[in-house]
Amino acid sequence: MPELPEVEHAAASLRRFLTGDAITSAEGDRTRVFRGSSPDVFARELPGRTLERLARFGKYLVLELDAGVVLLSHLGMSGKWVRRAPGEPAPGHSRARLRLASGSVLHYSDPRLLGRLAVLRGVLPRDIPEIAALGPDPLRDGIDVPALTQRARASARPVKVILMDQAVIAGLGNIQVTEALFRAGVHPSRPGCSLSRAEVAAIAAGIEASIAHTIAALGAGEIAYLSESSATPNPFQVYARAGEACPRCRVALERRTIGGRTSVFCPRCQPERRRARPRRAPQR
DNA sequence: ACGGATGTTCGCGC
DNA sequence: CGCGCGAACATCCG
Repeated sequence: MPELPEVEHAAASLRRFLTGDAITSAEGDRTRVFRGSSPDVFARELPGRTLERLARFGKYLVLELDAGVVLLSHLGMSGKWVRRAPGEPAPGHSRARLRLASGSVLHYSDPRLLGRLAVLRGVLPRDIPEIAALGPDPLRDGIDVPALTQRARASARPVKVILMDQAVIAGLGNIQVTEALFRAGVHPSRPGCSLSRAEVAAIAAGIEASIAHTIAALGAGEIAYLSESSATPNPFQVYARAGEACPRCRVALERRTIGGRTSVFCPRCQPERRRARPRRAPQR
């Protein structure tokens, strides 16, 4: 459960679960999920605390509790927060648990252990180094197109890689970038420095549209689209659809590894080379 | 059975 | 210093 839309969804759920329900006890298993603080600190600092504020920064969740205690949570690729009613069995791969006054239990479940939990003390979210390193968040801050244009055009890296860089824009991952570039009609391999202002504007619009679409899909019922059983169809236009027909022009979607991640694109709607400007017939 | 998967970080080489 | 690449993390799913 990783990119901005899913983390936003998780933030809303956690906020609902924890508002007005104090933590009575906490336990964390000894796994690599705890980085920056130990399971012991988790178990010692959280009991008795209540949630004051919960904010999402890119893919990070920052839970500000009373008494100056802050819980930093990153879901990695497979992490999720799950609430269990009193007596219900734990989900698989529960790595940490918060027992609440109501009797329900919040589990942090993470099969692959790629997520992270850390307990911090007396810091403002913006002063946490991991948060301070993030670029603007498209949902809260919007996208500053002139700033993105300047940044993109100063780099020769593939636009896919630029957009996945959390210091450029916070919260985008492989899915959102793949979808946004398809919507914008821009090939993921295009060097940032080759992009026109209009293309960057189209990419910004594509990002916003893709995020909105994904949030709507999540709200409309499903958090599960990949691997969580085929019960829920893939809600994306091109992600994980290599070989299928482009939803716009019906040509076969292609796949390529860019920046170490699988990209899917339409070779016709997202041309790799900008179409040469028509030239006058050569003089003779 | 093999290959790939929503993320991040680290080491190595150029 | 910047950048690219591959590996690593641990498990699940088709």
